[in-house]
Amino acid sequence: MSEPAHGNLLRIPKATFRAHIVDGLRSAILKGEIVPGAPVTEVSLAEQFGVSRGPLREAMRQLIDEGLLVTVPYTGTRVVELSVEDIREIYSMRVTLEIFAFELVWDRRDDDFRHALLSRQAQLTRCIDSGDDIASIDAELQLHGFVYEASGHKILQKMWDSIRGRLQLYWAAHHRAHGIRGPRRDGHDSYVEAALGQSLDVMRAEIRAHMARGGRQTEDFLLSLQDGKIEQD
Amino acid sequence: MSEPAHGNLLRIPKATFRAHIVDGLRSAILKGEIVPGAPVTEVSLAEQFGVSRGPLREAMRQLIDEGLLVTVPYTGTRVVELSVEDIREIYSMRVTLEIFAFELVWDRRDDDFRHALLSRQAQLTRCIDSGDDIASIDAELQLHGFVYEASGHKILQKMWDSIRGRLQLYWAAHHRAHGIRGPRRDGHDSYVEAALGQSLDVMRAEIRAHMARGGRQTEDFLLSLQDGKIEQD
DNA sequence: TTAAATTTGTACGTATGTATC
DNA sequence: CGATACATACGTACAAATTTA
Repeated sequence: MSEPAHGNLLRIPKATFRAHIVDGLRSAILKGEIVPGAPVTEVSLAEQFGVSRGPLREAMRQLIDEGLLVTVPYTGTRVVELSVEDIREIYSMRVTLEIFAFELVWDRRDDDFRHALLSRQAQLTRCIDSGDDIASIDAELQLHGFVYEASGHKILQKMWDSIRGRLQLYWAAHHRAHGIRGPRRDGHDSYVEAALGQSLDVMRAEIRAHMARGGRQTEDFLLSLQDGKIEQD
Repeated sequence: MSEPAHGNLLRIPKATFRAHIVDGLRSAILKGEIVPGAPVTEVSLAEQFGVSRGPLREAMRQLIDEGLLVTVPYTGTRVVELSVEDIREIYSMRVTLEIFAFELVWDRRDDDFRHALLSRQAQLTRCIDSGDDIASIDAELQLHGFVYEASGHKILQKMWDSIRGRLQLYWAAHHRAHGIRGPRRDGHDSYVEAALGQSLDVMRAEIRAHMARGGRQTEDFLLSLQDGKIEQD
């Protein structure tokens, strides 16, 4: 009777159920198990996750805040649609935030910093070489995310967190559509080289170039998606 | 007893209860009716607002996300404490965000933009001259917030929203402690003048100077606050 | 206008983690 | 170390409000 959940999450409610649901739901969206634009209702999700509506609603609120879900009061909630406008905002925002992060960290770069950055670069290279695109996406987010951690600026870090999910959504969708997504090795080699170099201005230019390339790449994917979607549900 | 809401919020079921609670609770915090560091419990707030715990929990989540409340799982929730570290982060973040906003808007400044900016400056001046400090704070937030609106950058605007609440909290606390808080007229005159001027570099410098002054002022207030509280936990 | 689908809100109970005595 | 108090966290059932067809 007090067996509410029909146990598809057998193991370990991590800290709270809500946190667990947030991770699971976000993962489902990023994996494309729930496609962009698809409606998600409270009750169906509740029984799917085997939890009651209370914590589920709070989890949905968090994903709405992250921009992965969009909701209209009293009507319904859907997975966010992909849009070029959104991706342009994300990449332009990344330029601003990441330059600021490097400005904060620039004079405090020590051996730990260098080691951590190189370690993440190596991890990214490994993933790319092994052809694991999903892992490559995660490794790339780890690499770029590290600067925000290193900055020690909590608000800045939170802002990175707030766009990270959607960025991952676009990359994952790109990967599913065109197979190889391809964060190229050389692109990140020059990025890390500049990050460990002597000139902050060079790093600023590198970030702008890096983002311009990535943004264009993602935009082209979106446009190709709209073209090829003549007959699509 | 089965009277669900005992009607102390007779009017205005605005959109949802949650939105209403968020506004009311945030207002109570900003007004100092609940002082920084004070514990807030779900049940007390629920009966205080005349709502059940469901929507109240969701409202609290939002304020936690805005940084006005801090919570520890299973133990409790409190109004956020004021800290110099936090105010430094807020002001350094404002420099970055507001410069970015002006870069976006710079070449699109038209008569509407100029008029709107001057209108908000006039409103701020009126509030300062009339000695209404609360209204002055709001007017100053309106003035600075306009650039974010004008930028049309939804993510940027959301980031401004995410720090706006705490900024208001510090200003409101400053005002309550020292009476006059004083956004000075001339400070904003030079700000608006640069914003309507021809040089983006001048505007960047103006923003940095403006924020340095405001940040120092707020920091000093916090330090004076800690001095006066020698024996405290 | 009605009806259906969905969210939104209420009420009360139980479970769980944390802190304190 | 154990017991207890407290607040959050979660479950369940039912009622109300809103939008859309």
